[in-house]
Amino acid sequence: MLIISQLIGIRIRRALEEFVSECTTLSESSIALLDPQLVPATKPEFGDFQVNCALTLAKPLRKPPREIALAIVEKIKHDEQFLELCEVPLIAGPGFINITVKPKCLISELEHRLRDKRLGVPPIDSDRSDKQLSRVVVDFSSPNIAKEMHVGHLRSTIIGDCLARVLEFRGHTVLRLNHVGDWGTQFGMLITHLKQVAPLALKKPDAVDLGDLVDFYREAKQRFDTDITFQALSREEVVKLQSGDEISLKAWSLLCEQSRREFQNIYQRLDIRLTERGESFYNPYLQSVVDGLERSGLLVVDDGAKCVFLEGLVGKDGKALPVIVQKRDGGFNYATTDLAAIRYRFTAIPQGDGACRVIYVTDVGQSNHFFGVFQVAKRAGWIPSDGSLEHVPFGLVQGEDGKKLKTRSGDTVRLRDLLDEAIGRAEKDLRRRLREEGRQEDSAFISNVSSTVGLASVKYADLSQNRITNYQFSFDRMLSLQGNTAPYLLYALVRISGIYRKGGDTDLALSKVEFSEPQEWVLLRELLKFDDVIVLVEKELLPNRLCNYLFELSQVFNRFYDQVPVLKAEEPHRVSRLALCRLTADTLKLGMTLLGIPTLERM
RNA sequence: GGGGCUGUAGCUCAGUUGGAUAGAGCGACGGUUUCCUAAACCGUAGGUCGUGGGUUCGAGUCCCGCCAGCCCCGCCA
Repeated sequence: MLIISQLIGIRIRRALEEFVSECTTLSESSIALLDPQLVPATKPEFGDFQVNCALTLAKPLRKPPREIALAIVEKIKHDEQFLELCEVPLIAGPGFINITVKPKCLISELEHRLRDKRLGVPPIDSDRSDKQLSRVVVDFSSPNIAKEMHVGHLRSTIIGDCLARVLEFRGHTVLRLNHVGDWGTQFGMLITHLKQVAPLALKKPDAVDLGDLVDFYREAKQRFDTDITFQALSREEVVKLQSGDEISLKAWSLLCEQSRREFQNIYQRLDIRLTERGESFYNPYLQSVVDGLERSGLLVVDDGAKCVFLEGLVGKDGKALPVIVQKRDGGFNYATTDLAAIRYRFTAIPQGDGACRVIYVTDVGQSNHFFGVFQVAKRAGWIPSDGSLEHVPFGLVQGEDGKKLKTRSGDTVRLRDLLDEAIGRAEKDLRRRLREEGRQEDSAFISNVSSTVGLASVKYADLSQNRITNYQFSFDRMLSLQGNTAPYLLYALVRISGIYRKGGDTDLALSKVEFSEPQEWVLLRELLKFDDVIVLVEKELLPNRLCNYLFELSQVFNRFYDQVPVLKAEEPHRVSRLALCRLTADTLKLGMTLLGIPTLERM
């Protein structure tokens, strides 16, 4: 009810302005008094909206809050435009003004949404001030080349995709960037090690498989940490690579190609689209980052390393903490790359991405890093005045023991294994149900439902939690058929599909819409909240708000379904209820699509 | 030592610029099916919102102290 609430807000504000100007002369300070504080009602019995300003105004106006509320209501109840939309407001408690939207307004909203593919969510183009924000970079997933994707990439991938979908739906041009780790010290290590133990892997595509590569990586890392000679060789190798040595580059590109195919496999299963643009992309821009910082006078050479000292962050010794942009050995590091990336992304097309909002979806452990890098970028003047740079952090994935999720043998969990297990468990559940209910389904049905339910459960479990807190991973909970889970939501949709299969009309004679049951009104009001929720998610970048809404909606629908017959109802109730069913289905489907979750007709 | 995040029911978690009696789900206990998929619905029990102060008409929410857990802290990303 975005539009309705905006209109109500305007009318209330008008009444408020009139009232305040009668009490006092409008000064600078009293402008601040003019916010009606219109918010959705906290409880259904309070109506649709509530106005809280009477309580805040009591002190500055030196009047009791109820008196203020009464005066506002007196004015608003003669406002014809307001009365078109709402009943005469009621005053409750210490001075709340409760507002109820008229039934005919709600019904006309319903009719409008049934014809509107966007279900009432405005595209940004309709609001000119948003236009400049239309290019958005979402940096997410970002696995490392020569490693397999593991559970650590799960949240970034799923949350990032969801945020990108919401932003795209709102009409932004979104660049979904996969900032893969395809550069830096780790390649020096790996290539040096491979040269010694498996030189073929660097010359011939797929000479070793990715699993072996991961083992080699682990070995290389261990040698790097313990063997000084190896460390030196690795550093040399990085320098060779960064200076464009042909043999090193060839080896590097073979490794990248091999990992890339593996990543793509996972992204396809999850239905996630990403543009790969690894760290190496910014290689040509690294030197100019250092030069730029030098010119702006921010650069300090400390112990041989070129760095920028941060404001507001102090280390152990009481000295400011540095961001190192060029190491003692002349090499660049991740801070340099991130700075180059920020600069490139904000630079106008065609020299850069022309973005106005850049979003990083990474774990909360990188907060310090981004704090530093963002500050340096700001002080260097690389962020346009209307540009927004946001770190969207998320917590750790933990096992049910509350510790970082590991396999039984203590290894990190591979993403493909995790997805396979979710699907496997979903299939077991489904087969048990089919047996218990004596249903017969072919193998295509079983495999489609299992894989949809399994993947949906993994995604939904992650998205439905406030991303900032650590997330306790549990197959049992996410696949559970009850509660705030993907199967529960999918089931609500399946019930609606059932109604249509059993003879629900799809072309609705909307002129006859009429409601008689409280459950119908509750459902309609819930449906009309959708546009608010999407706009909120876009602003706050919290997908769990959308999940909570879809869960609420499913609960409300299930109550309705349970207590109110649809197909057997007399007209005009039948067509009215079918209209509610269709809008519920449309809303759930669109909501799930924005979460990156496909839906089912039957399950 | 410094910084970040977290602390809400037995468990997992919600809680929109501070608003009315703090909410779900799971688990527990009890009930509902000649009817559109019961993978559902209804009910009961369960709370000093870590803790102590402060701000104010009003604090789970804002400020300060303390306690506990996790993470980060110069050349890895």
